[in-house]
Amino acid sequence: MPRPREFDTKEAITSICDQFWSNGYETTGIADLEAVTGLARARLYSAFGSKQEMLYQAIDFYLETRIDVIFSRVDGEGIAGVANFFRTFAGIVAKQPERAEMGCLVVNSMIEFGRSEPELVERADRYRDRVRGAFRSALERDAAEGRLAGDAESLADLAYVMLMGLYVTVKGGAPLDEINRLCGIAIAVLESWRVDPKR
Amino acid sequence: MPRPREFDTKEAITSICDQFWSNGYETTGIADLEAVTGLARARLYSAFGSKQEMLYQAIDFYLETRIDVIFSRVDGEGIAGVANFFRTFAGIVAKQPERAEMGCLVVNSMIEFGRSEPELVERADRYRDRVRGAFRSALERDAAEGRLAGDAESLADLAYVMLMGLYVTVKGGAPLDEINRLCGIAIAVLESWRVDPKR
DNA sequence: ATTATTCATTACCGATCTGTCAACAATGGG
DNA sequence: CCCATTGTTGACAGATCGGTAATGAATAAT
Repeated sequence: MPRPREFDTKEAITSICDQFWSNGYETTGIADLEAVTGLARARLYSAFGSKQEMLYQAIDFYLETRIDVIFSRVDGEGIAGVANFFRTFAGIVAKQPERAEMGCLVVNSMIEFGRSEPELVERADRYRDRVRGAFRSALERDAAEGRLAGDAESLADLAYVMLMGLYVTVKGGAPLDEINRLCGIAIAVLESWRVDPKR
Repeated sequence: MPRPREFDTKEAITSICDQFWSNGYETTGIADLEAVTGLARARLYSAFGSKQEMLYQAIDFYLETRIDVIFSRVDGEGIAGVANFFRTFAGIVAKQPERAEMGCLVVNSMIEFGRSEPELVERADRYRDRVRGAFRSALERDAAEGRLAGDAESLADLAYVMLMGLYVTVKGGAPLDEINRLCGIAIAVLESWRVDPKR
């Protein structure tokens, strides 16, 4: 067996992910990736092949370690779980503004590339399914108990659209109180669909 | 008086606007702008100064000729006006997919630059104010007549967030029927706030 | 120890990027 | 007609872009 690699690929992808996440794809040069990973460009290329491939793997990493983790805490948790998600969102905007301004890597990439790259459209689809799926599974619990006015899928879709809108608004530099109000409205809409179970 | 300019600046900005709108800022080179305007680079630079300035003027043009025109048809038109806006949105996605995939120039720029450039944040603020203002003025008409369950401002904010979410979703390449369902939900939410006036 | 294989490093490639400069053309006032 | 001023043109500059080739080092099996 030949010489082993001296760096951790996952660790590199973590840094690369953060870089793309906060600075976008086109704006980051290979030099930036060298800086955040501490690896010379030829090492990056031998490990990942191309800048595009680095983005794909960064998004995969993001989906696994960010999206999945966050939304697994929403699955099956009812309206309260979804509402809580939005409350957490507002909390991050308030307490970690720099993080909040990064927005969502997938949303950012969707806007930056549109549907020009199938590799990204497919990942955007997976992202949408995961987010909407988590919201829907949360709301279906309430629906099964007759505590939801309307169907879970529609409300899940609504929650998804509102979340996307919030990402855009935060990225656009809207003031904190405006974000807070928007989150409050989202939560109020969700709560307004709660009904007492028929007995 | 010296030699007069041989081209129309507004005409050039129109083409530049379309280019940035459909292809983004970073991805378009000066060569692209030369192509769509038919003007040599030195002419563009003598007229606009820099690529950034071209974007600023493109956005200003976009706000004046697109946003203002579209949303002036929503001002004061009640829930029906807002609902109709979302119906039109769905119609464009169905009938002019290429146009729809361009999304919104301001949203795209917000994501691409974040709050890194004050010149853009300021324009993003104006954009938000215009959109929310149109929705609010529309809903306030109904509210004044006691035909709105809740306050106009909150529902306007909700409509704004939903619209932003739709832009992201369309850009992300979501299938047509999904967009249609999301628009339908947005409209249903709006309609659900309509009440008969007290008499 | 030799060797085959992979990794690491440096220097470099051609292409493309935004932006500019110098020469020439056209205009209207004197 | 001449001149000051501005527009137009094409070539070009300097930097940066993503990506690679060549060389030397490290490993484990032989």
